[in-house]
Order: sequence, then structure tokens, then C-alpha cells
Amino acid sequence: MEKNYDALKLDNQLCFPLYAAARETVKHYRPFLDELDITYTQYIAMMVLWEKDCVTVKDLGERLFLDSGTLTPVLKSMESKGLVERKRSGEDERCLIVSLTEEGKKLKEKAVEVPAKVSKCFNLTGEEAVTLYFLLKKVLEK
Amino acid sequence: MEKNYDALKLDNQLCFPLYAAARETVKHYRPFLDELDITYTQYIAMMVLWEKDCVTVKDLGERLFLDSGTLTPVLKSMESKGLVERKRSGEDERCLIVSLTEEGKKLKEKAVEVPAKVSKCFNLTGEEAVTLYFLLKKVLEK
DNA sequence: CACAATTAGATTGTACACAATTTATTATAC
DNA sequence: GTATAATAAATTGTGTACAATCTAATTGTG
Repeated sequence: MEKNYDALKLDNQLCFPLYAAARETVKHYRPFLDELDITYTQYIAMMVLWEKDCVTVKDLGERLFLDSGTLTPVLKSMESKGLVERKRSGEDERCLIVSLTEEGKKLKEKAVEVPAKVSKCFNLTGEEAVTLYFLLKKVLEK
Repeated sequence: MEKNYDALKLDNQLCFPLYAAARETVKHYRPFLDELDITYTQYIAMMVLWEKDCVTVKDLGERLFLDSGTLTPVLKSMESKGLVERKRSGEDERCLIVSLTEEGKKLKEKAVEVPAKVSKCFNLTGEEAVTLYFLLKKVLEK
């Protein structure tokens, strides 16, 4: 009786297409984000700030599922580009507050065109995209 | 008339939950893969080899959506662990053929337990998982 | 109030990802 | 047959990810 290894086939994995689709999709952003001179990680950090200026690294990390080990260098790079400022909170010196510069705020005007451009690269109907969105949200819960 | 920036809200993005869910899911593998002393990238490369031994770097890359810039160091690391061998093809010296060592083949016995352990971490019903799987596959097409 | 525990970021070290370039080899065109 | 184009990996350089550790500031407890 041969042991069954089907569970190990790449085509039977849920995680692998998730991992691959995420990378392929992020790649679609590159030509558009190159025009803004930012990376994808910087783009999602900017999205948080465009929605609500002045957030701590902790808040940003919880929102983006990233820790300080990832965010610290990313935010320093964004600061050196003149997109954000980083300063310690007066209330609690442990917290570092990230805020938009004028240039960072201005970038929103160019960025607002990006989602529509990228959505054209998706190989899904509107309905499929909605279904996918809610399933992914569910994966991220808890 | 205020311009509409809703398209830039993080909660309105499809790519972001895809990106975040992929990373969170890969993270679930870590404790189980630690026991096998391999990383997630090495795990999916091994899955390809367990299915069909002896593949070129090019084939592996097409299957995993990874290029030689990523695979070369990963495969060298796997070689140094004694899991695979790397040798040039006799037919075409440009091609490098990756094959399993005995130890690499043996690891399959331990690995076969991993998928079941990880699937318990998924917050989805069986039906939802199937739907998600096919939507992700569609995203990856062409 | 002292001091242990907690918390927020920063740092360190390892491992990808990926664009761009380079090198070696094979295929093609004249 | 030789120059040219194409192909497969390797290399280089930049930018994340993330676990583990460290440091400084704050909080909780006796």
C-alpha cells in the first residue's frame, strides 16, 4: 500500500497561489509607482497617512501587519525622500510619530490615479474581485 | 467640489489584503518548517522536486514564479544542507539540473504532515477555501 | 518611592524578491 | 563557417520581511 502524498502537491496548496498571486499583483504596481518614485511598501504606508495624518509606528505596523524591523528602514527612506517627518511624541517619548510633509500630501494627487490603472491588470470580474476581497479579509481576521 | 480619494483608502484595495494574507499565511508554516530545518521558499521548491525529481532552474522558476536571482542562492543553501544536488545538463551546458539527494527524498516523510497541520490555522470553511483557491488561480493566469 | 515588568522603536542577522547586468553556451542567419 | 541573436544562470545592488535582541521610557506593584 503506497503512502498518499497528494497533500504535498503544489497544485493542492492554498498557500502557494496566495503567495504567488500576491507577488505577481504587487509587481503590477511597479511601473505606476516608479512614476511616483516610491515602492509598494512605501505606497501602502502613504495610504495610511493620506487617510489619517500623524500615526505612530505601532499603529502603522498594526494596520500594515509589519513590525518595526521592517518599518524603521522604510520610514527612514521615506523621510530622506522628503515625504514624511519622524518625531518622538511629547506625551510618550517611546512613541515615534510619522506625519506627512507638504510634498507627501501633494503626492496624493498623482497617486489617486494608481488604483484604476492597476485594476485593469486584474484578471477578475467585479463580482469575483468582491468575493476574493472578503475571503482574504476573513483570512486576516483574528 | 472636493475630489474623491476613496480609491486610495487601504480598505478599498484588493492588493493589500492579498499581500498581507499571503505573509500571514506563510508565517503559519514557520513552526512546522522549523522542525524540518527549511524555509517556506525551500519548502515549495522541495514540493516541486518531490513531485518530479530533476528539474532545471528555469522550470523551477516558472513553476514558483521566481527568477534565478532568487533561486540561485536558495538552491545553493539547499545544496549545502544536503537536500539537493546541482549539476549542469550534459545536453545543454547552460541548464542547471536540480535533483534530490537521498536525504532530500527522505524529508518528504516528515513534510507530508505539514499541510494538515497548517490547514487548521486557516480561518475558512472548506467551501470558502475552494473558492479562494480558484480565484487565486485565476489571478495567476496569463 | 523603588524596582520589576511592560512597551515602543531601533538594531542585528538571515533570507528572500527582483530589476538589471554579466557570462557562458547554444541556436540562427547570412 | 562565422557573426549575431537568443537563452540559462549567476551576479550585483536595493529593498523589504521578520525573528531575536537591545535600549530607553513608562507603568504597575509592594
